[in-house]
Amino acid sequence: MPKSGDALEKFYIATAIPYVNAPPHIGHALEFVQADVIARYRRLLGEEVYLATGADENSLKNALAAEKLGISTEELCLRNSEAFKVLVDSMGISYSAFIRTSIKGDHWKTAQDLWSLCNKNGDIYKKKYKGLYCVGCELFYTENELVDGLCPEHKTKPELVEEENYFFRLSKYQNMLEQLLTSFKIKVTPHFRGNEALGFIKAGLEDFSVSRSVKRAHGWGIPVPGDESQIMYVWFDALAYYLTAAFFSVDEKRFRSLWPVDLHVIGKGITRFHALYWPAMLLSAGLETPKEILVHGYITVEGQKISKSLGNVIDPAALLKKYTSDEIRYYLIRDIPSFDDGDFSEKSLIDRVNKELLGDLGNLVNRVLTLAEKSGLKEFRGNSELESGIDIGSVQERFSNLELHEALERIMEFVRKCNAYVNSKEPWKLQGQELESVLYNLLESIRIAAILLFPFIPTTSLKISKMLDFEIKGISDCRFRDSFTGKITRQGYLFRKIE
RNA sequence: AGCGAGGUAGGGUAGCUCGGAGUGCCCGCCGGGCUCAUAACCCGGAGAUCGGUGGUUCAAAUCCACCCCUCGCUACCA
Repeated sequence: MPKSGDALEKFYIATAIPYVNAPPHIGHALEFVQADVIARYRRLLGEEVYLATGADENSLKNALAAEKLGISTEELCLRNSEAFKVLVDSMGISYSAFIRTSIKGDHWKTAQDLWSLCNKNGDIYKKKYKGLYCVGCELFYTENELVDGLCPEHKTKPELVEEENYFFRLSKYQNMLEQLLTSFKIKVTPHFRGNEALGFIKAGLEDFSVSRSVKRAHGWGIPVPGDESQIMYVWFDALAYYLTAAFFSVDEKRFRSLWPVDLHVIGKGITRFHALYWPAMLLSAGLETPKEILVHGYITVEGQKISKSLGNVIDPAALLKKYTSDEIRYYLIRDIPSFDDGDFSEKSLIDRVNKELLGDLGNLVNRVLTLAEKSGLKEFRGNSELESGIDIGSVQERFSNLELHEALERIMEFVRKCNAYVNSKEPWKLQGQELESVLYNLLESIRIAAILLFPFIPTTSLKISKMLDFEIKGISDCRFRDSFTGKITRQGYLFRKIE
């Protein structure tokens, strides 16, 4: 809730950073959009929002892929990360920082500083690690990952390999983590994801490996401070990115103004890392734990899981050639539940755009503009009978519960009510004060709808604000003013019908 | 197997905490209306044994018990 008068409240929100060994797919776009919608909403509340994202590049897979292609790993990462950066930019994501973890500099120093803090606290120690290692994958497998005792990729028998690595004392934080989660000091949304994490804790936490040999890592990754023979485990360094983006090692004052993370936006596959490993690492380093973690589901395509072998990977870059970023943003939030898996289909994307963006919103704006222009009026006053058509409090509640699809649904319900209002009032038959009052209601309603829709479809909202000559500043403007006086200028259609 | 979530019209959902006529929303389907609007918009209708069985109750989608089905999580996977 906005607190007028007080200093600006900060809101630090961050997406997970995607592995860049594959190009972006629609699931990445979903996460970016969700984070951006929340970020833009918090700005409307008057908060100082900091949105971090980036690319996770220190994976062994990158080193292996680069070797295959005969290029340097740096070159490969640059190339692949660029695709993510382009996606983030073209989806209109209002990020404050884009961190690439393979770039030697702030991030390396931050990851190493975090390591040193944990180490100083006695939570990092050396241990012999024995595991089933597949030479082909260059990965350790657990018993139950194997298929008939063989590597699922190569169908070969993995070797029993022993290696000395550093371990993080996760077990030490078992009780503290349980306490943080049950007391909602770390709130996991939706709730059942938090229960999963708690269930995991109850089964007993074991320390986890946080390094591997330079050889096994192919020399790729961030060196362990004080031990040149070891490279940090990718997760340790990837999680440290949240500190890097907040200037942890370079600007203490700024860091203190940003920390802790108010909201992590992540996929369901990495809940454990964010709800358990990461808070434990922060506790060890003496840093504040995140306040909330939003866990979204995965996107299926025509009911099928996304996978390369099925060839059903949806390339958001290709979508962006056919549809505007607002159209894709709208579809992703509208059709994919915030907390669960959702199905992608281009047909329903087209349906949503044609039916709702064009048919409901675009049509409303267009018909009201025409009526307002024809009226010749410059100022509009009247009763405020349409104002009750939307319950701002209810929309805000949905936002703060992170039920983005529900928030959007409420707003679009209002848009439909406005269309019904036009039909029932038949303003084309009215004149004088009656006509003015109807137009006043519609213009004010469109203005409010545009503000509320701004987090979802910012480009469209800005277009509307230009046509009706108002500014999008904050949620507090979402109530009827005494009169509507904006200069109305038509600037074409908001949406084109997709055939 | 253990823990968790869920099964509501052809599809997708809300309602369930704190029982009160199967109530709501979106898509699809059928019929009508309007002409301000991008064949857009509005209204009405058909369509559900609210997973099953049993129980509590004057009354159950909602509470209790049992069963069936689906899906997540269970150590390094957006």
